[in-house]
Amino acid sequence: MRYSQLFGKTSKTAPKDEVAINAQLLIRGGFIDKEMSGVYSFLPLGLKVLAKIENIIREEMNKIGQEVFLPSLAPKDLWEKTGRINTVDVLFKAAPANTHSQVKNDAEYILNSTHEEIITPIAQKFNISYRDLPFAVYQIQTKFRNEPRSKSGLLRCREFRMKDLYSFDKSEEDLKKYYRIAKEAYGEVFARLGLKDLTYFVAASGGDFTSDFSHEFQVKCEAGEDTVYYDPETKEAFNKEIADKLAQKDKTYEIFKACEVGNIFPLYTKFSKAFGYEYIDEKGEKHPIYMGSYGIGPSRVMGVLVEVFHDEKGMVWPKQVAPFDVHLITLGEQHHKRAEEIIKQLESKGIDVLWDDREDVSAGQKFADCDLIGIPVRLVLSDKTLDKIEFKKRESHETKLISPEELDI
RNA sequence: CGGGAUGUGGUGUAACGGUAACAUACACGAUUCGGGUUCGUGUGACUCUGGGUUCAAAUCCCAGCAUCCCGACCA
Repeated sequence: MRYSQLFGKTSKTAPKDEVAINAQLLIRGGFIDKEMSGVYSFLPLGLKVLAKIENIIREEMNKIGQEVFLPSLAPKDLWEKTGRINTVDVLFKAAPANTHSQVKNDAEYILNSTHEEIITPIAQKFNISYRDLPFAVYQIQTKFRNEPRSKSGLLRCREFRMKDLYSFDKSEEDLKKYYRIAKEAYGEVFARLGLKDLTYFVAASGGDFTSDFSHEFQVKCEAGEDTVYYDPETKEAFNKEIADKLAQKDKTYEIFKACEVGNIFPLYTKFSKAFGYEYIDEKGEKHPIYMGSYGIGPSRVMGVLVEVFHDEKGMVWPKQVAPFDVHLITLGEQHHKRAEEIIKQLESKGIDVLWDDREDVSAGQKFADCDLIGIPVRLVLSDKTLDKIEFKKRESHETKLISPEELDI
């Protein structure tokens, strides 16, 4: 990709209303654009990162479930059936404006903030035999929640990306078994996202769903809204609510700010009961289905990655999620021919290159933009490098001259 | 939803109640070519909206809207 043709440009300044590091750098780098409070557009660079994050999640989720794609818009009667139309106060309700057509004008819809109301009735249509159980399905989708106070760039949005997985089991015991499987899969996701050392498995209460336990995956991060209580001895972590409940005075916790990137919780029979969803066992008897719900927020993860991996010059992407593998800079048009050869060589090996081919831009600006965008490897072709290539990693200050044959990303 | 702050070209900032200025970005022309080069020319704002005070409002007052911050909230 030629930088000169990339949609979206870097900027020296961030909009004054963006305080969060992730929003400032992502906007300055041309990754995202703000539409309104808690709502952002993803430009090509940002979309590439988001897609990589989502693909890592998808690959791990495919090992423990099947992908589906559910609608954003829901009929309100499903939400009335569970009663959540009245209890979930962040719900967006949508009314059509077809004043000129024959469409009924008093219809009201829900913009799904989560999809239990959708998936449960679908499962009920097909999987009512014990022979269908257990199973799990997931989707990656845009969610809508009218947060009373969206903030911190991508960390707390009103419209955001979410991977949500739903499990269906015959018994509480089976549900707990799957819960552990999901936990392991989540650990793998965050490890692959480069967050292994920063992610904590945190015990939390069940929120609206249950008075029993649930767990959050929290990334240690100053910009986070949550507080984690970590016991270095037992390696157990708790959120504030649970820690208060435990109130073990002789314990000394490590206390730090964190951002929730995922959570898993058992739903038990809350939703299956609301919809009358039961399965028939081998004796012909009916039993309630045990469900679980498991979420990861890919767009929030993107914000967290910036919060955690940046320096004073810009973003420093882990290579698994970087928008490109290599940022190639040419200083002078006389190097364009070589650049094209090198790109061809790299692309034949599946390496994705962003080439800053601009001719009317100073070297300093190209380097500054390169640091801001944060691609893991920088290559420079200039009069100084002669027939060699200058190689530098984003996180390092060292440069070295290598020959094209030595180029191995 | 309580408290606080702020709304001026795309972006960032100025302007005592009296001609809306500068930087950046953008366009054109030179210049330069390893850390946001230098110079010239040009485009670009009904100063968030609606009222009010005043001879005169970006500026003062009221209301609304929007945005950010703190708190409450947060599947």
